[in-house]
Amino acid sequence: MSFLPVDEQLAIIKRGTVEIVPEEELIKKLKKSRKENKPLRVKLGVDPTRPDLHLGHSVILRKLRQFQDLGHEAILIIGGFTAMIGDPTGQNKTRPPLTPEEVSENAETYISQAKKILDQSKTVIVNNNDWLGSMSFMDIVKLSSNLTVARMIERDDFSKRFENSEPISLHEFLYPLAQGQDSVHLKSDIELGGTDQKFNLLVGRDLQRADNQAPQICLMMPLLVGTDGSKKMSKSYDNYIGIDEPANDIYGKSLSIPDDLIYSYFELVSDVSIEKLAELKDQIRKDPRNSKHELAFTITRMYHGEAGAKAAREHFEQTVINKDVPDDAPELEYAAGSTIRLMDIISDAELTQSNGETKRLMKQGGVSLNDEKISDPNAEVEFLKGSQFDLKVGKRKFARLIGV
RNA sequence: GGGGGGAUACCAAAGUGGCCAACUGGGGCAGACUGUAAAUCUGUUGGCGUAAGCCUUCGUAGGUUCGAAUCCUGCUCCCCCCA
Repeated sequence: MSFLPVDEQLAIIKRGTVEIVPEEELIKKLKKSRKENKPLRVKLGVDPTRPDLHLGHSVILRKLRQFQDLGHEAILIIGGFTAMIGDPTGQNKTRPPLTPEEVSENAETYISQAKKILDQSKTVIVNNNDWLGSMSFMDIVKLSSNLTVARMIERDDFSKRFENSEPISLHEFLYPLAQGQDSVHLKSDIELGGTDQKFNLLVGRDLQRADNQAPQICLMMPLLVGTDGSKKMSKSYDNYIGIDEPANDIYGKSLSIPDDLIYSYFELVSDVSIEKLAELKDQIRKDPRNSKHELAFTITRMYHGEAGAKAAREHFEQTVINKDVPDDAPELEYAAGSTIRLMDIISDAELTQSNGETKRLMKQGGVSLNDEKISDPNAEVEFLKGSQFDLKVGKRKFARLIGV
């Protein structure tokens, strides 16, 4: 395996990057690696707290993938031990620690989803419980002596909590140490993280130095803004696009991002080439509509393939733009000659959660049968042999009723 | 160790004996509009019922009362101040 020239590697590495600390050292490491034909060890630690991955997670995983494609060694650390501490980063309160069972369960789903992005054959997956779990109290005391309290409470999240007289548990101070110890143990050359991870990543450098290792390079990626256009993408804000979601949802949700986010999505979560990226700036400004459709298509294709993306695009055009019932709507059969209340049909098909909700929707004009709004909760449907009704409930729920 | 405050629907937060299924904001959902599942405007937001109405819900278990989210008692949890 031969490595690309350093400047070409650097261009790929720097795509979307917020900060590389320090960049000159990275260049040196890349040069050395190329000269000696020895891959760099690139580390990414993940907390298996929330196992469902979304595009926000994909930003950093994709960066790791890029390192893999450049021929470097990707090490994915499952924070089995650290998850039991709980990362205090950005938290305004102590996180509830997970049990070992929850951790291993989450880790499994995490890995299976992460493999959609990473090169499976080349990814080294380790669990930091394997080395952190066996450290002695004395080991931890020694490790702790590398950092001062002053340094810890410089951190924004801690100082805020401290000023507001909110509790900071002592064990939370140990989190960055644990993460840094991972770097020492793995002798990592580079560690990836979000901008909010800067402190934790820098501690890795300190600990490596204390262990007489060459300190790692810290590479920070931005936090992806969610579909609401303001907060970072997160499950708890419900502004996320899950990589495991159905193609139709990925496509539709991608289209719902504000226009000024289109570029950064292309840059951070899509696989378009760097050359294409340069053209896109102009294209987005001139034609945001089609650019966003292209974005939605690209993202959907990455997780559902070309055919899946095409189907999702058609589905979107049919249901949202033309407001038609899609071809793949579930079909419900009713005996010819029977007359059934529409509300019961909707409830039985579980298109709503309660009769109250159905009634509400009907009154608000959210229910239509063959393009005709039905607002009477007592409306009935009469089935004859071969009769067919296209039922639309709200914006996104459909069914085809057929008399047999 | 001492003193004080609190727990209300998805979240935040009013309500302090009947007019409370519970103000208001956020979120969600729907309609209009739109290139869009964005923005904006409007409506809506416990369950059953065509409806009248009934049932369940205000940390938890009891009690007072014709009647309680509101008063009393025990319990659980959270927070603040002082030491």
